[in-house]
Amino acid sequence: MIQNTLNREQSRQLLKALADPIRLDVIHALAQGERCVCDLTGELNLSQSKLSFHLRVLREAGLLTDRQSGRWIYYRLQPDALEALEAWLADLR
Amino acid sequence: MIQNTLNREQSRQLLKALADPIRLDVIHALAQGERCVCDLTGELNLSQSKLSFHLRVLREAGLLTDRQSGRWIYYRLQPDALEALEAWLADLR
DNA sequence: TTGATCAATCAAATTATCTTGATCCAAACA
DNA sequence: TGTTTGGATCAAGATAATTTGATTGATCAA
Repeated sequence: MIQNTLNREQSRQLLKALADPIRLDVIHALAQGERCVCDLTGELNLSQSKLSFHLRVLREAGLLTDRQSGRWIYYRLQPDALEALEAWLADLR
Repeated sequence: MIQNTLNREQSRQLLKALADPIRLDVIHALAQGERCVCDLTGELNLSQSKLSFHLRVLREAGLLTDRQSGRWIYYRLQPDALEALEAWLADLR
């Protein structure tokens, strides 16, 4: 994620990524801290491939980052992205 | 639009409404002040029914209000909505 | 090695959203 | 009145996003 100035397309991606109930669940879960995919499937009761799809959307929008450790992949929130979107909204009005 | 506390569904509607290029064009146009539908079709080069569709999405999300004057209908921004969304985002992180 | 587990990806099916053109309704004006 | 204009709405078709189940690749343990 870039710093404070999102272009139209970046902000649109962020908004679209957030505008989904499952993805909001993921965001809320990760707001409490890093989680591996296997924990999230259990916590949110989602199939593996479904979760993977939504994680990708969030990651590509810049809202999440991931790291691998052994055979697990841990996802975490990228608070910069939310902050940048907030700034973009403030600009709008 | 309520004031500062959006529920999950309201924020999702706002996010979804904003996550579209045409609707962002509308928002930007109205950021400069009230416009009637007939002006917007010209300004944004949109067909009447297409614009009407997007105006409805924005209105139902709470981002716009409208008023009738003679045979024209004027739309304006509802800055509260953007503010509330901003607060909701701030909460998230 | 072999087998098991974690997670990404793909193709197909499903569902949601957008666009188009037609129709309808209300306000204004002749 | 009858006609025109501004806009909403509807049904059908087009496009985009999501879900599902299967396959694949990597890591680790036996």
